[in-house]
Amino acid sequence: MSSPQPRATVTMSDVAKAAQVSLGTVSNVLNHPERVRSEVRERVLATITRLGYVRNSAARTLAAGGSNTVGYVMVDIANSLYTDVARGAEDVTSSSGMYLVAANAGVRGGTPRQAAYIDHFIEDQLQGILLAVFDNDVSGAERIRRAGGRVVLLDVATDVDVDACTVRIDYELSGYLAAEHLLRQGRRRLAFVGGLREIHAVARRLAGAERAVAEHGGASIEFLPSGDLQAEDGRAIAHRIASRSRAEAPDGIVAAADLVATGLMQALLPEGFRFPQDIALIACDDNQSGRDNAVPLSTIDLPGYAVGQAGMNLLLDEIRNPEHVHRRVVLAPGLSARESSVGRERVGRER
Amino acid sequence: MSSPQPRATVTMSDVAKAAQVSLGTVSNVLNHPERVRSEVRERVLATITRLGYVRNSAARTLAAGGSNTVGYVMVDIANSLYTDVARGAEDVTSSSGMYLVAANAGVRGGTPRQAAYIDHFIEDQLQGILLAVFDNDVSGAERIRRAGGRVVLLDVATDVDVDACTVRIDYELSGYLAAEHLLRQGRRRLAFVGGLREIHAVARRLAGAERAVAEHGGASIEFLPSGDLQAEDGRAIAHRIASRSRAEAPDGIVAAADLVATGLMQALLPEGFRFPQDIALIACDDNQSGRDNAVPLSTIDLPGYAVGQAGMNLLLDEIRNPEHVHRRVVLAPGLSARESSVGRERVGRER
DNA sequence: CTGTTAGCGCGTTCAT
DNA sequence: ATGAACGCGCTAACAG
Repeated sequence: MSSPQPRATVTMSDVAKAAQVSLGTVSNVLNHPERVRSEVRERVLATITRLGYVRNSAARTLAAGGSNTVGYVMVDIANSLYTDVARGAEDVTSSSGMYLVAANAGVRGGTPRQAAYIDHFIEDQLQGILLAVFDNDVSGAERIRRAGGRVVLLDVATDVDVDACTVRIDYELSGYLAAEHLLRQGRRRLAFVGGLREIHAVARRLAGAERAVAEHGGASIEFLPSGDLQAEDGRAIAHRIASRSRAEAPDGIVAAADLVATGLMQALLPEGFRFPQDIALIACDDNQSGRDNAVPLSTIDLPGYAVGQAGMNLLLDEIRNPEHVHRRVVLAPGLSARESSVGRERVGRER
Repeated sequence: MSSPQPRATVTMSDVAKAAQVSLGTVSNVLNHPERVRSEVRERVLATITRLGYVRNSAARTLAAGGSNTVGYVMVDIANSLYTDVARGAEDVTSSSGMYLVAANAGVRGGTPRQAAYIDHFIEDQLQGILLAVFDNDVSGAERIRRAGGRVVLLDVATDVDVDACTVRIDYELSGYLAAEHLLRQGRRRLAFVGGLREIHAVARRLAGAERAVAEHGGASIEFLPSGDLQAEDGRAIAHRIASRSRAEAPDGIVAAADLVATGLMQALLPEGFRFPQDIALIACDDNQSGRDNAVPLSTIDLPGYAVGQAGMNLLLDEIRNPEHVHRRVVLAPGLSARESSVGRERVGRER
């Protein structure tokens, strides 16, 4: 903190002088209190508050050769998945006596800002970095490792190859749970709506949904892709569905994302489709944007908090355990059944 | 970053040696490129990448006497208001060439964790700190200033007295806009539901609602308080409302928070109340939890992004402008009308 | 248990 | 334009 009013910064040796002890003793009071006689300790502590001394963590980090802080770089703080991760990570971090600082690259900032923050954290001598980046971009993780740092990759694709721990969400299971839920409601003509096969998470969800259908005789599923996963994509596909005969319309829909589901509902309700009577609808992830839905939306919930916890535990192990070996953790999503798929009477949470 | 495999860290003098120049020249290449002949500059840069040199920001901060980073401490990353603030602040920060790091104290962490992060940031020699804390707790801001640091207080009460810039949200206007919106829909028996007068934001909202009613002849408003602002509080009050005769039930409700509104709806719909036909409902802030509503909820939106921008601009001015004087900025909320207050046909955004 | 000292890695004077 | 030397504030050895 540079002083607004050029007030001379109080250093440890100022404290030492004022407390009539040596520099090393002050350092000991701060870092190894048990090594100092309590009488002296009290005197030093009193002097510290009297003078308003504050540690300089730059000097501290430099001399000690490392900080007691870990970092978390996220692509989008507006996405609740990543804030859930932050809470999970923070709770683990603080209960282990360290500090967690976060940086938000932001979807609009794109890869450059992401890379800038990664570099910034690398230069900060952090103990380790939690990285939640775009699908398969491991370049940041590689830079961290090249610089000799520790990193745990969060929410990556199944097939990434990195020299680091990873925590993934089982998106295939997302799709499976969603479709299986619809099948259990007696739906047979399913549709998977939204996204492109090229998008890893979408492809996995679709695969999961198809697996559920395959396990279930007499049911079918079609893929209705869209370029993006916004509400307007949902509306566009809704119009295609509405133009069919009722007998050809799906009676169960797995939306690739909740905004897509919102769009579907917005455009299908005015066409006379009822949820869930005509179509049971469930969205494959829950990014807090479903608030405008006329009918509460069933969703597959992402285990963000658990991802944060697991990631930080992995990182702490790498920091503290000399025998640490990298691990890949996979976490399961859960089903939150709401009215859009089961009607008002049977709402609840399953697994 | 301490090295997992004890790989000797590459320092500037390593680079200097390898590039056949002196330490000072390498420093100049990094900090004042124009002072160095381009030929030499290229050679140094090449050596840097070849050796995988990364700056040590601890040493840098120590020698330079300050970092190029600002901090943001928030009470609750799960509250969208604070992530909106983060985005606004981040966009201003990065477009001015600095870095923003955030720390989440967390509601569960409480004041101690908040204080810990503030101290941590103080010790980090940051250029300044953005603080979004509990209502009136200025102790953190005071500690920062005592340590000679810069701070901007966000989302504070009207009457706080601090030696710092502040950015506030006009909660009184929130209540006013909400009530005025209901009155415009022809509602006359209003109720303000949820919270305690002791809570600053609630008191202001209630005052605003009362002002709107006072300006409007023939209308009345009653205050139905609750201990907290959760959905269950809304449900509890709903039962009190349902036990009245229909003629005595309000025809317009301002909920102090959107969870309260959700609770109201949950308990009132089964009693046969329709929204907005019987009761027009609007919530006074929008913390992303309204997703479970059967009817899309009208809300007063908090200008979080603008708060972040304004706050960071204030902080940057304090950092760069020697003639900086503290200012108090007040930002206005906006009305998002949805079906819970106006029915399906006239939904839109006003001001 | 206490005091002394040598760096940690880098930015910034100065001379050249 | 370039290089040598000093010090930022602190930690961790070590000596006493």
